[in-house]
Amino acid sequence: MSTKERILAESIQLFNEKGFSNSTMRDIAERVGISPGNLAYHYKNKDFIVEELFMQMEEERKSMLTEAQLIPSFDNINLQVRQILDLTDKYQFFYLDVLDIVRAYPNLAEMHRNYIEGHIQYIKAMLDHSVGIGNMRPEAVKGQYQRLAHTVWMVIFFWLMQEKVRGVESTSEELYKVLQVMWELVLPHLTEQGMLHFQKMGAFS
Amino acid sequence: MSTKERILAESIQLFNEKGFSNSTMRDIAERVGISPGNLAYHYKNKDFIVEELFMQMEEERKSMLTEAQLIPSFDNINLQVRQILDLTDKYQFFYLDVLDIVRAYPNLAEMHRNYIEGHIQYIKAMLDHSVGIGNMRPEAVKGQYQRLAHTVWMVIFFWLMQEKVRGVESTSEELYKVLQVMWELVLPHLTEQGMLHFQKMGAFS
DNA sequence: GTCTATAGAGTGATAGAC
DNA sequence: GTCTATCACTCTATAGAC
Repeated sequence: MSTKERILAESIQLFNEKGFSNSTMRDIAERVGISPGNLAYHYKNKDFIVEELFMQMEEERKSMLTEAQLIPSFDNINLQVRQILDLTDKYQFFYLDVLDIVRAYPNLAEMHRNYIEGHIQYIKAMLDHSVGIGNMRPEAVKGQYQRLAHTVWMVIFFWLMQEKVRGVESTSEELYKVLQVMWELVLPHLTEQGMLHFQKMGAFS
Repeated sequence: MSTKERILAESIQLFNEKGFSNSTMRDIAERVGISPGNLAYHYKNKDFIVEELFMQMEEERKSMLTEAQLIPSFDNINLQVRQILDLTDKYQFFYLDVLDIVRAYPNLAEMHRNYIEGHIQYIKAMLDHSVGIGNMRPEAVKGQYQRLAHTVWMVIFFWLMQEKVRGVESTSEELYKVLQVMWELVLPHLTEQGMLHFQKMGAFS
């Protein structure tokens, strides 16, 4: 494992534990076991580190989504959300300190926005597809499912943060809970056929 | 207006604009137009400032809730949520930098948790009351309305943050949108009688 | 690539004059 | 109450030896 890789790996851990803004270059260097001068040789700023980590996260996300992309069955939706949740768990600080990061790095902010809008549109596309194959009712009010997609995204995106804020331990039961919350947002809009498919899935087992 | 009051008022503005952690005692002093030494005379730390601001927000919240508390008609619910949203607007930094604050001040974190759980239970009580008077259906799954209350709280609590993260301007239309999103979470669970009441209200006018 | 050493900027905190 | 002055600390960034 190269020094650069070690720096990235330890930075993730440190940021997740202490928070992004609370972590200094000194902290990182100490954690990796190298001198601050050496760290600066590899990454001049935290800017460069966080930028590279963001790219890395994006790559992982892309590779997981393309795998399962085109078959939005209920099982598949569950799988994909779990994968997203795994990502939020690995790169916690991007979700917890999102505002700090966006405020400090405008260029990262732009990319991050695309990332987010991509997520929302992806959820919207799954809802539309569910309508198309008769699992969901057509929306009753214009824009309703766009807002529903937005809400679903919010719940997933801010789940980790609300746990921290409320002082709840991040257990596997809590992971189960966000899936349940998410499904309960969608369930009221399913058709009978959709409900049958959903029940067949065995839900959150 | 006493110096102490001016410090508190300007601190709110500064924290809202620059973020809580990005604001130093020097910044506050400059903004108020006094020397750092003088500021320290009134408030030794940011700790004392933020603590006093939290109390102040709590007072405002209590006084607004007791007014409308006991008649959870749909109109009234709308009114109360608007009031809460006004509060999130005035004390933005408490909602935007919540994690920073909670991480830095454990004793504030404890109070904040009570504040949050109070909110969620309040929403839950309104849902239960709606079931009681026949406006909402009884929950289909155990714990469903507790989770619904939780989701409603999340949407309101994190609405400001998701706007900032997505780079959306906080316009009055956006305020309208969170109300609509909130109602659309509840609408699918209304009885016919509940729907009639809801429609009579004229929704988000 | 890796280290030590240090310059330079910012911050918190406090002493002491008015 | 309010100010100026200053100390002590921490952080970033960089120069230069190995």
